[in-house]
Amino acid sequence: MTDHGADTPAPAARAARRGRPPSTALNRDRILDAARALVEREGPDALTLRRLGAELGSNHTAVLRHFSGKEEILLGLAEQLIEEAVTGYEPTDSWRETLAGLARRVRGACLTHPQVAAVVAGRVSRRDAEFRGADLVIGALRQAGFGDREAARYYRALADTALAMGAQEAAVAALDSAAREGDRLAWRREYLAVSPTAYPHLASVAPHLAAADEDDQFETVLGLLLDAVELRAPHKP
Amino acid sequence: MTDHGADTPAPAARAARRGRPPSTALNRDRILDAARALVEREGPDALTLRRLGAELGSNHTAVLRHFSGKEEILLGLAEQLIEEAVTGYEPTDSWRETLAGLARRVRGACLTHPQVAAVVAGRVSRRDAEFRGADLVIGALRQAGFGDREAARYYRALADTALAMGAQEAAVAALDSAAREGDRLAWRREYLAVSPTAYPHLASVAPHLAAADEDDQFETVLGLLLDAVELRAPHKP
DNA sequence: ACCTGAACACCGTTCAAGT
DNA sequence: ACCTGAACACCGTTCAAGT
Repeated sequence: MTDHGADTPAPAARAARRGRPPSTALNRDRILDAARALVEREGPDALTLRRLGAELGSNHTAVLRHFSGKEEILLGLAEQLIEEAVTGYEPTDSWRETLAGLARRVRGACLTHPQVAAVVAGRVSRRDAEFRGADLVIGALRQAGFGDREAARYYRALADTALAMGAQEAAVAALDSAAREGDRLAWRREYLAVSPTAYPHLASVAPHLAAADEDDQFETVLGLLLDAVELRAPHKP
Repeated sequence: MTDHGADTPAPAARAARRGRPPSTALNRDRILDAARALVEREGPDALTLRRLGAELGSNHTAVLRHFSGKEEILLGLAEQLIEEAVTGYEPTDSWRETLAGLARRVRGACLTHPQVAAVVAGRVSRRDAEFRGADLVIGALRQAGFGDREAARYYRALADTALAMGAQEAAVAALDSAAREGDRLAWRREYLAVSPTAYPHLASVAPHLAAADEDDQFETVLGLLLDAVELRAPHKP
């Protein structure tokens, strides 16, 4: 990202020296910001190289000078998302609170930028912010008294689950609200109409399923996982 | 799916009466079988209407007489997958065993048809097999002594987690083995090379992360969730 | 050194026309 | 009743040519 070698200044640096802002100079950050704006404004399907080029006022192939392809742009967006969840987060005295807080921040970032989360689902960036998040979680698990093997095991269990759930929830949140409401209505209708003779158990709890609330749903899974981890932890939370 | 009304026989029925197999007659099942074969043979990206048409020996738009669009075909594939996991599964005396067995079958179906699972990730079919699976899980939770509200809550926690994990694992398994191996190597290399001063906790457990095994990973999450459910259950498993 | 424009090989969906 | 073929409005990526 940084250019070294003082004898070959980047064009942006040259432009700045001439006093003109490099408004037309493309770079990875400008491209990622434009991609994020595009996805948030018009939804996941709007992220095409052609529309991204238009957003940037450039030819649609110019972007490929800075990213090897569309996949690499998506990885950049994934890293931005984790960055937002992790930046400035400080562990607390209670390892359980540290883990719960981080999980809620990951989910929060997914829900704040559902379009981005939906488009990025399942991609691991293997970059800075991801490492910081991993270090926080593993630190909390060691605080709970787990050895390295168990800390690694439970880190993956917690991280994979949180990301998988965040991505899934974001996919729903990314639908426009009319489509989401239509989907929810169809789901309720079909589950409430299920045959009580064919599916007796399902039919009798269906009203509770229909009343389900997503925050409650997330807290339930998080609570279950942390209860089980606590049950196995050498130290109190 | 079945045609009633004896005075308006379907073309397939007419062809059969004439003694010729309806080899050219399209219907939903033939289309879904072809779609599944195509995805398993050539991967998720190969599922396009044009290639599906070629697979069926028809025009690529003929499929749209039977499905309203590509999305509806994906829903059909999702239902087939759950069908395979659920068909013939019988609950046991131990509710915990019932839940664990079903979760393992869902995962097994995803891993047997990773290409299909990858393409279908996150879609709920709201059809027969899904209802049967829900009924089994909720039945087991009632056997554990939970009331309707808790049974509904924990059903969603378990089902969402199992499906999200199955989908994620399938997405990895769907890569061709060269790409998968390359990805795993890159992942190991970058996690093992992480700076011990910047990420002390991560660096010291990294060897265990690199040694992680996916079966173990799945069983860890399943075990955590079931331990926590058992902790809250009125009846012994 | 960086960007453009044309070209290539594809997509999903619509719709008038055929049989 | 069902299928075809052409057309429409798009894709991502490559590459020679420009500045």
